[in-house]
Amino acid sequence: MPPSTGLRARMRAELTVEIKQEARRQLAAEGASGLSLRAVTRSLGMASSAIYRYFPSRDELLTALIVDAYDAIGNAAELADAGCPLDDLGGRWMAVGRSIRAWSLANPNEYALVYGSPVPGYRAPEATVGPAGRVTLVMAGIVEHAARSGRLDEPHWSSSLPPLGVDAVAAIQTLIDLALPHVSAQTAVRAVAAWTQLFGIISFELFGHFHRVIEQSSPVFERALLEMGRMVGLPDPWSGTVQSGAGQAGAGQATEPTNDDEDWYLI
Amino acid sequence: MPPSTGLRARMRAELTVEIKQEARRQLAAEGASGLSLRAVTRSLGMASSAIYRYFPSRDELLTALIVDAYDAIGNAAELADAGCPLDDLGGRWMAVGRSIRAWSLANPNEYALVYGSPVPGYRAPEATVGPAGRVTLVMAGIVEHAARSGRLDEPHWSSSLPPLGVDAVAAIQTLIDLALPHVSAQTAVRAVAAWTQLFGIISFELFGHFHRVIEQSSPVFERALLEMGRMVGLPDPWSGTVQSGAGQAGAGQATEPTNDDEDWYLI
DNA sequence: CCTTAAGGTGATCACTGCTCTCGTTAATCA
DNA sequence: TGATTAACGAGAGCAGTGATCACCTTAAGG
Repeated sequence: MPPSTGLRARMRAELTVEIKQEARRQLAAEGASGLSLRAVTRSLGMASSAIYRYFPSRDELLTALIVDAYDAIGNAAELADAGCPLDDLGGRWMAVGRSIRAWSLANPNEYALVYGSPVPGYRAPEATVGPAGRVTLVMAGIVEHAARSGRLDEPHWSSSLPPLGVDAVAAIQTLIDLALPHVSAQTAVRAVAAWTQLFGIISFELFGHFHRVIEQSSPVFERALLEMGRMVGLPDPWSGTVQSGAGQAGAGQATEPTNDDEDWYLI
Repeated sequence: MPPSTGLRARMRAELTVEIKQEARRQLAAEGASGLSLRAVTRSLGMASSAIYRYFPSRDELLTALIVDAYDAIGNAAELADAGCPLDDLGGRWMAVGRSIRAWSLANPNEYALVYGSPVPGYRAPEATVGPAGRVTLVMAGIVEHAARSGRLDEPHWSSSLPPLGVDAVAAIQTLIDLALPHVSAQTAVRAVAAWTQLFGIISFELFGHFHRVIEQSSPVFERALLEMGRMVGLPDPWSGTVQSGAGQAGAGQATEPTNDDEDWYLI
């Protein structure tokens, strides 16, 4: 009896995987602009025109790689989060931040593909928006969990900071509805600040903007991540549950962390 | 009498400018990867090979554009800073941050060229490090000036945050020596955090990562910028000197700010 | 069994960055 | 002034690219 999926379908699925694998290899080796469809087909021993049976254009292949990269980084973050006690809010925050940085350092070209400049006229197709949200949801989930359990340190009114303007509240409302329903608008803005800062510092490190400014970025990242957590109102990582895993806050090295799933990928 | 610079040298300088102008036009229209040397020469009515008399390779042309972009954004920041009273520390911080964002929104492709993913094997030549530092120096200058004049709110020891580890202090020392000699290591790290967050939020906005999360980013940016200033210990913009310029903190719109030098460029 | 459509192939097109040779011409020196 | 040199522009050409096309083969399914 033929298998549930016909021979042809299975071959197609396998070849699709192989194409993506080879493309990812080239991406890692030469960067996004160095990805050549012809080189991929050459490595796979097929005619240059055959690849168009599987990906209608170079951009479509890139989109597939982007989705995979989003999923990989989202998976890394989810894994790190799941490896912590649910109530160790500070520890989860640190673990997730470290895992994102670790993945980015291990896969710089894929990081650049998704968090660097978008390709020329490239409009991110809707297929990427779901996987792209996974990392965001992990981070937001920690803050939301803190708020739900009453352990989120919301900024006091006594603070001299003026309350948010109506336009700012309106602008942040989508995010609140989506992922932070129990969090104040002020803290939601701070969560956005922490979110963008996390990727800002990783991008600067990866793209060379620390050149001649910061040579050893791990301890700076560690400290910044710690203060990010405080900024959004999370309890300090050492204050909650007993520390989990191997990461002390001090000379913590983020190199080679728990998740070295270098070759973990979807499909 | 012939001019101090010979005819040939003048022609060369002019053509160099024209090439860069046309290249920048294509860059703005199609992005970095859409920049074609042949298209540039076509627009200039010259042979495709002639451009190599002026720029030895495509990367060299891109480098020239990168340097120009760094200088343009540095110039925008310096102009915004100089437009504020020297002692209005919070106001200067806001003005500089707004000007950087405004320039970035007005020149997205050039922003992506310098703050997006570096091109494949591209190693930033040393010629870019100077211009690249101008923005950084403007921001650091505000913090340093605040420290010198005793108006920088350094984090208290009583804060439950542990002191910086020795490795973190060592990592940040270069920056302190370079631009923040009167600032504590803790605050220097926070300055790095603010620095990376500023470009992180701009990059996210420009590269579409706020899609379906934040639709109107101006007020969020405004608030985040304000809190960044507080984080590094600057006085609030409304607390110091009388407000300068036209920017209230509330519904401040950063569109079309003072510096609309869209076509200001070096050489 | 036989039609249909998916899959693989090689040729081809327009385009790219870049190199080379070959005239031309401005700058420079005797 | 006259000869030399080096900068410059033009054009052909090379190797490579993404993409399309007309073919042929072959698995799938009525």
